[in-house]
Amino acid sequence: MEERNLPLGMEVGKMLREMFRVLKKRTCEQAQIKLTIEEFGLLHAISRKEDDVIQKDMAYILGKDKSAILRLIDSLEKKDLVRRVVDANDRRKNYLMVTKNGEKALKEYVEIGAKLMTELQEGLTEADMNTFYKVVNQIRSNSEKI
Amino acid sequence: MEERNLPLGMEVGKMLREMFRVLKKRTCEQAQIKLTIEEFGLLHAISRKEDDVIQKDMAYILGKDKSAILRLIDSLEKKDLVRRVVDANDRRKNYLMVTKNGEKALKEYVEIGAKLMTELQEGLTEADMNTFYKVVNQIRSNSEKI
DNA sequence: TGCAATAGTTGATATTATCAATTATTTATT
DNA sequence: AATAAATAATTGATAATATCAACTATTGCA
Repeated sequence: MEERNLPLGMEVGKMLREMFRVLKKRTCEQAQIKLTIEEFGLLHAISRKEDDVIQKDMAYILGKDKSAILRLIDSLEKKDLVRRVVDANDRRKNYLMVTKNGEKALKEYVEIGAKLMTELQEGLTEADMNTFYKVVNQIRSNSEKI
Repeated sequence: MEERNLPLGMEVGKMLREMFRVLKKRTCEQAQIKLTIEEFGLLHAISRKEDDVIQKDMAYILGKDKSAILRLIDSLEKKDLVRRVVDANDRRKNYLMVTKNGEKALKEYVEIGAKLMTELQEGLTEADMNTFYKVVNQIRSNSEKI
């Protein structure tokens, strides 16, 4: 299996493309609001955070450049799915709030996504998935140390 | 672990970004020829195929649009790393050949990549990696059926 | 001979990423 | 109090990739 080295990125890339292709297809058909995969990911991440969220933190959490996050937030704000709220005590900080529309859109996407993932994981056990995430986290973690 | 659904794409996406970030850094420092991740992936895939390779096949193998593959081939050809050779018996088909320069560039990138992957997989067993690939292939395969 | 299928190409558009530089604000230091 | 350093966000410019439909050239088949 040594020949598997490095093409790991290609194999994983292909898996993601196929998976996202189906997700896009379904969300296009079934969801009312159009979101790109990256917008959906950010909206989801914002929504999941219990404590206050600022842009810089989202950039770190998603492993993206802060200017890339800024543009995604711009896009979500334009669609009225999030709102930037300036911290009363520190005007450098914008808190990110998911609007009612945002919650609605997210609900649709999360439902479609959950259903799809159930289908895509057919034939895989919970132990398999646990090992999968372990590998993903290990590789990511090791990367961040370099 | 149910809350892990769907953000799989985000987790995996982040892993890939971190991994590729390091790979780019190192190839920038150490390799003589500049290749993007996608160019490297395509060059590698062309090189690995034992039988004759045409563009359409590469598109399928990498799960990319044929026009995207075409532009990547254009780019590699411009860098003199591959050559298109028209089939003598069927002028619709271009065979893709890796040039001497291409082999050279590939050798550098594969070495850097292999070394990196060894580091990134530290703490993971072969069984872990086997399960990881099993999951990747299963999800991709299930996606392709939809 | 004409049509269908195949392989590749093109133009247009959309999306995302990256980088450095900049602005505004707060905190720390002198 | 004034200045410097640090922090959060923004901006402009550029590069890369993806997607889609329509198109061209060629081959195979009825």
